[in-house]
Order: sequence, then structure tokens, then C-alpha cells
Amino acid sequence: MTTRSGPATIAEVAAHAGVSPATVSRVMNGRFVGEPSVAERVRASARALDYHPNHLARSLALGRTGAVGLVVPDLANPAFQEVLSGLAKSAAEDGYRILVTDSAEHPEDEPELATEIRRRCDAVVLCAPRMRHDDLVTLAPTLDPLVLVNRPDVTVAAPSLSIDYGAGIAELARYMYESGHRRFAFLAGPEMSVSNALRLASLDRFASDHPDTTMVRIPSGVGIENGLAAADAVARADVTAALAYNDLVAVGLINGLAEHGIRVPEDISVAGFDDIPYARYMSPPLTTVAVPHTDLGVEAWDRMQTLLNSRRPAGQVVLTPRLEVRGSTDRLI
Amino acid sequence: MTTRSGPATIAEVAAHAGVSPATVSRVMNGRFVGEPSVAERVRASARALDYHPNHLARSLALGRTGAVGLVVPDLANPAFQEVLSGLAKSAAEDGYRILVTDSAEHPEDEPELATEIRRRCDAVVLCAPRMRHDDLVTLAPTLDPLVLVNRPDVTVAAPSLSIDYGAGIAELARYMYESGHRRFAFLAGPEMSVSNALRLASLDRFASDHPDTTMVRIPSGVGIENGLAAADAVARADVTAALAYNDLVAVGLINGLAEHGIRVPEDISVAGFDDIPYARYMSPPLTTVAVPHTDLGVEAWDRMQTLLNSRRPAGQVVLTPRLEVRGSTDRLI
DNA sequence: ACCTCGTGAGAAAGCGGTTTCTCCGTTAGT
DNA sequence: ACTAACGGAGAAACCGCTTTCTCACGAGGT
Repeated sequence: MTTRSGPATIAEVAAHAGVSPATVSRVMNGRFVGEPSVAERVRASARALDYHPNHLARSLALGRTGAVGLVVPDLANPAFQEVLSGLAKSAAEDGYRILVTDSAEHPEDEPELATEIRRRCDAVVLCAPRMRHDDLVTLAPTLDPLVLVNRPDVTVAAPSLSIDYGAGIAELARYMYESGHRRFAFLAGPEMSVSNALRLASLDRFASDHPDTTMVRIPSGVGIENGLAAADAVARADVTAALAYNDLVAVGLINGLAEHGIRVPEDISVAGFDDIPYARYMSPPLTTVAVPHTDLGVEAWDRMQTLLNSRRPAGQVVLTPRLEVRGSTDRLI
Repeated sequence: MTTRSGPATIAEVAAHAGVSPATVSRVMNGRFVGEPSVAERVRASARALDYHPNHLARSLALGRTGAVGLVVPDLANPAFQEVLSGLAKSAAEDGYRILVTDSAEHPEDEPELATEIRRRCDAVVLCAPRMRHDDLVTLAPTLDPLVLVNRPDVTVAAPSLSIDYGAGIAELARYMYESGHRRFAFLAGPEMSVSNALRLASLDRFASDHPDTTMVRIPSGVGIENGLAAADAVARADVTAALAYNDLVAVGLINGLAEHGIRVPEDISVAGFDDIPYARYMSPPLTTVAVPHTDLGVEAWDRMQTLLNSRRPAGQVVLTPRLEVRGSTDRLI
């Protein structure tokens, strides 16, 4: 009588029930079509031995793992955390798990990361806003099934979910214009960021459509500290409204302006972007553009789902942000 | 000439190089000790066929997947996101990936989730502050290697990383006491939450150590809306200081009090717990207790690492939060 | 010249399932 | 009564890689 070491295997269940492994497999997967008594015996044996199919072995035989990889630039970034949250919840409903990894904000590492993680699972959701276009084009076909998040790219066959940052900031600018503002500052995000480029392009268009406005571009960044650092430049810029790259920058800016004795919104209007949960509760409450990051994850799974069922999902989906007017901006007229 | 379908297999590389699969395997894993020319030929073939070992097959043969599961109650919760972030980054340095799942705040589902995810990977990091103790005791042995986060439990053999919430709130209470406050309100979190229980126990001890204080307990919750809802009760409670279960509750409370025309900190001092990134930038800046959630993830990986190398790590590690005094609390003396 | 030992590399047996293919026994049809 | 069809279940191949075991060959010792 040998003492069994690890968990029970299908062979042991088969022996215990006096049937073949094939039969056990069929019973376990609901593909069994014979004597009900046999099935019952197998089930009893499985229960007795506390048998659970080895997931790895199943995956190997089946050719699918039931997991999907998610690659993001930085897991510490709330925006990507929201994407993950939405994605993981939706995926879980279909019995899929998410394998996560981040590139520590090194876009050049992302192709390798994505490739590596792809080998461990059935598909990849790639969130690579800063990856070089060439890299993306060569990488994408090797990742299939692939869903792109926040990286609209018609060159690539993969479905893509993204936020229309341009439309969002345009709506904000239009609102500010209608409120009487003419002299704007834009606190720009990272040079290489696609979403920053979209904002810039949109604001350029806005400026040329409205020749009576000025738009000062101030290099900033993505964090509170970058907003703080930009306060000086904004104070000097002789503007009535500052549009920050995101809410964190806006928070920093408002605090930095306070140190200069500049009040928001009385002396200058400040708007953010993203609508982080706390934006509504700051004082003054932050006017911002609500970006549905969680929806991005949810919709990404929707596309992935159809992809995994080898149907062709809609190619490019663009979610539109929503303007949230609050107390940090003033109407001049 | 048959057209190859999927990616190259080890057998194909072997055929191409004119060697056996065993040799290819050894070369790929650096265990080859023969003619260097053979190794070079294998490497050339691998390159020519763009061969990459099938991760699943390797895992099955090796008995290890290079992935670790993380179970949390809610991926949308910033605290758990920070744990994930710290964990994923540390794990990545050792070549491990993280498979995440959340229980949608259903503690009763967590045993099954953890068991399921454990079958897909080499170990589990379990973050289950609300799981029933009995469940944990029966579950833990089946999950080994296991690291517990935020769930100190000497009954269970697994190493555990946690925050000393009791010490944190005690330090806050002591500071407030020294500032002259005597009448306190505590906005309690979820009934079943261990971390809430720790805060309560600590405050009870504080109250009995300081008979000249009163401590009103007000049921609240974990979100901004719960803080808002509690404002009324706090306003009625005739206290000089309110300690919120966490920063979100504090944010809600401050906003709710403002609606009652009650100023913070002039009329009542409010303190939070967690030190979320925005706490410092609110107005008034929030006095709070900084909780190192990211470190929790980092340290969890440290323990996991020693566990995976089958050494015995320190059993129970407790991280101490740090008091952050800011503008939302006033000294009365 | 013969035997032993060391070395390089292949054959084959797993890892733990799934699935095709095959076989055997029973039932129905004429 | 004989055969065709069918249904139930097992044998074996396979998924792709690792690793032990085995073997052939050449070198060195006596």
C-alpha cells in the first residue's frame, strides 16, 4: 500500500472507479453518454479522492489556459488600475483570469513583456500608449488575439478601445470660451504620450478656430508635483484659465497657486482631466473631464470575448469623456 | 513539403539541427555539457525557426508555473491596488507574474476563488480581511505556499504581513488627546472587517486608559458617501474631534459637515486613515495615518520568495502606520 | 591487446489530461 | 437465425517539454 504524495490524478480516480481515464475525463467534462451508474461511480470516486483536474495538464491538452494577459505601463497609475478592475471583473464572469504585468513606464520593454506574457495565456490586452508605432505594428500580429486599449491605430488589425481625449478637451475648451475665457494655459503631459498629443492637436484646432484666444503651452507632467512645479509659470503667464493634463496636475497647480496667493477660481480658473474620485470633493470641487477608464476595461473584455469565440468584433471603438463643471472654474460673463 | 501550422516545437528544432529533443532542451536551459559546436547548431536552428519553448508544457513537466495568485476583496479599492502594484513589481524582478482575482466583496466566495486560482499557479497571496476565521483555518493548509496580507492570524502557519491599525489609531488618538480633545466620535467601518475591529479595540483601550474622554461610535462605512451620510450624526454628537474609518469617509464627512455650516477644523477636527495621495492636497489638508500598502505587497513578495525557495520566513510581520498631522485637526491647548 | 572508465548524446518514460479510433457486445431488422 | 447497426467504454496517440536511464565510443591504464 503506497502512500499517495500529491493530489489525486485522473488515473487514480479511474482505478478507484474501475474505469478508464478516458471515461473519467468525459464524466468530468459532461461529455459522458453511457450508463448513468458508471458516471455516478466516477463522480463518487472523484469525491472520495478529492480529485480536481490539473489545470496545467488540461490547458496543455486543450490548447487554452483560461487566462488573458494585461500589459500596462504602470500598475501604480489609477487609470490603469481602473482598466484592470473593469477587465478583471468582466473576464471573471466568463471564467477567465487576468495575468498582469507592467513595464515600469519603459515602453521599449513592452514588446518583450507582451510576447512573454502572451505565451502564458490565450490573448493579450495591451495598454501601451507610449510604445513606438513601428514596434506596435510588428508586435500586434504576433499577439493575436489582441485588444488594444487607449491606442487607436487603424494600421493594426486588432480591435481597439480608446478615449477621445481630443473631444474631451475640446468640449472643456469650448465651455471655457463660452464662459468668457480667452487667455488659456495648457499644462502638457509627457512628450511621447499619445493622449497628450491628442489633447495638443485638439487644442491647436480650437485655437485656430478661435483666433481671439491665446493658448500658452507649459510643459508639466503627470503627477501632483508637476502641477506644483508649473504654478510659477502659470502665475507669470497672464491667463484666466489653466487646463491641466490631468486631475493630479490640477491638484498640484491649485496648491502651487495658493502658495503664490493666487485664488482659484477667483483669480484663475483651473480644470483637470480624468475625474478621479476625489475631484468632486476637493475645495473648490474640480471642474474636469470624466474619463470612463473602468468602461475601457469592460468594453475591452467585450471585444476580447467575441475574439475568443473567433468572431470579428467592431474595429475601433471610441468612448467619449464627459465634461464635469464644478467649482474650480468661473464664468467671466 | 507540409506547411507548419503553429509555432515551432522542440521536436522540429531537434530535427532541423539533427539532434534529439533532449539535447535541444538542455541547450535551451543551459544544462548542455557537450560539443560546443552542437550547442551552436541548436541555437542557430532555434533562431531560424523562431523557436520559443511552450510555457505550458514546461510548466507541466517542471511542476511550476512561474505565476503567483493574488486574491483580494475588491480590485477597485485603492488599498488593494497598491498591494498589487507592490507585489507585481517585486515579483517581476524574480521573473514571476501575478494572476489576480477579486471576490467582489463576497468573503464567502473567497475560499473557492483562492482554491481555484491556486491550481493555476505556484502559490497564493491572500488578502481576505473579512473571511470567516474557520474558513481561513481550513483553507490555509490547502493553499501552501501561502502568504497572508492584512490578516494576522497566529492559528495559521502561513507568514502574514499586516498593518498595525490599532497602533495607528492609538497614536492618532493620543495626539488628539494631547492637543486637548476629550470628546471623540469614531466613524466605524464594516462590522465584519478585521481592520475595523482592530481600530475599535484600540480605541476602547484608549478610552479606558483615559477616563476623562468620551468616545461616540457612529456606524459608517468605507466610501465618501458613508462619510457624507454620517455628518448629521456627527453634528449632533457634541464632540470636538471625529476620527474616520478611512480618508474617503473623512472626505465625505468634511463635505457633509460643510453642508451643515460646520467648519473644519475650527468647529470640529476631522482625521482620516490611509493617507491616500490626495489627502495632503485637500483643503484643509487631511490629518491622517499613513498606511504603507505598497510596502505590504513588497514585503509579501519577500516572504513568498523565501517560501518558494522552501525556507521558513518570519511568521508574523507587522508594519506600523505613521501619523501625518495636517490642517484638518486643531490643537485646543 | 584487453578492460575500465568517462563522456557526449539519444531513447524513452514521465507530467496529467483530452480525444480519436477501435473494439466488443447487444439489439433490431428481415 | 444471421447480419447490420449502434451504443458503451477502453487503448493509445497526442499536447510539448524535462530528465532519467541507457548506450556507444574513445581514451587511458596494465
